[in-house]
Amino acid sequence: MPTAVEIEQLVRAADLRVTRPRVAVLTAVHEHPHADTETIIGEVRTQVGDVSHQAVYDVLKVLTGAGLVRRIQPSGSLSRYEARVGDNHHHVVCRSCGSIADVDCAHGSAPCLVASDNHGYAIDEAEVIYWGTCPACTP
Amino acid sequence: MPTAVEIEQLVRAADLRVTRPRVAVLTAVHEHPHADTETIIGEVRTQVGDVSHQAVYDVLKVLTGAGLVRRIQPSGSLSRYEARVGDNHHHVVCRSCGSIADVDCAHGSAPCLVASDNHGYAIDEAEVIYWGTCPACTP
DNA sequence: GGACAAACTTGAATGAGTCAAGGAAAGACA
DNA sequence: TGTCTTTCCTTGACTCATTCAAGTTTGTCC
Repeated sequence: MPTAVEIEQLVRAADLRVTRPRVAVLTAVHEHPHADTETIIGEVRTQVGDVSHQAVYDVLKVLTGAGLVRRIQPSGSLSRYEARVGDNHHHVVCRSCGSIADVDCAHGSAPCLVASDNHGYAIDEAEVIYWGTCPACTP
Repeated sequence: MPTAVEIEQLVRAADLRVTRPRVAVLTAVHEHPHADTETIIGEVRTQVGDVSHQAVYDVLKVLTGAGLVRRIQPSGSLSRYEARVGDNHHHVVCRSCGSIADVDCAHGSAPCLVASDNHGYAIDEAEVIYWGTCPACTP
């Protein structure tokens, strides 16, 4: 878990101005992987007081664009964010409660991009979502 | 492409009542793979006249539950539906225009379900979305 | 054909996410 | 440190895909 100073450096390294909402949002995403927007807003407000939801949406969009956070959105679920970026990992989602866990790529980094027939598409990312039932929801 | 009679048999075989909206929706999904809800509503109305959007939403939900259609929802996209079910295929999505194409599983059916560490989840499906740029959007 | 349960229509509501305009703060430079 | 410029945040209203609820119609079985 990065320290407050490290979070600040991450933001600065991405050529973004360092503001309290940005630091708070990035910290919240680090501390609550796979949290939805509402959870992040609540966490940010706990840390720095009143922050408009608009600001959080905007910050999340900026951080996503800068590659500091990653947005994931399984079908039927709200947008969720995680700070683990740059590696090649996927997710397993519980059909029952919606909980999400990280899964390292089963095939290493390269084969994941191999499609049998790409139809002329230039593929740059393979996103894998495993659907199943989490231990807590298994009878 | 199934005939009208075959569509009707599909619905009946799923223990569902055969109604005009259901036949029309299932036909539309067969004829327009990866269409969004609005497109399907338009197509259904072309075929059978006025049908409430509510009915289409309901029918799509029922057909999805019965396994006759599959709902796909790439991040940042509206819900889309396809009638190709039961096989193990994935999708490639254009980041630019949102177009979708089918991709057969590169690893056959079984390996797709293998995660390196399933965290105790009972995995029953692996959904893969390849992100890239379609030929029409490539400069 | 009649009865019952399942489907459909109508109309309104929900709520995540977005748009727009003005005020506030961060960073740069002297 | 003080000022300036640019970027960011706040406020408030709005969009629109999807869902909810109540009442009516239709399909299926006997």
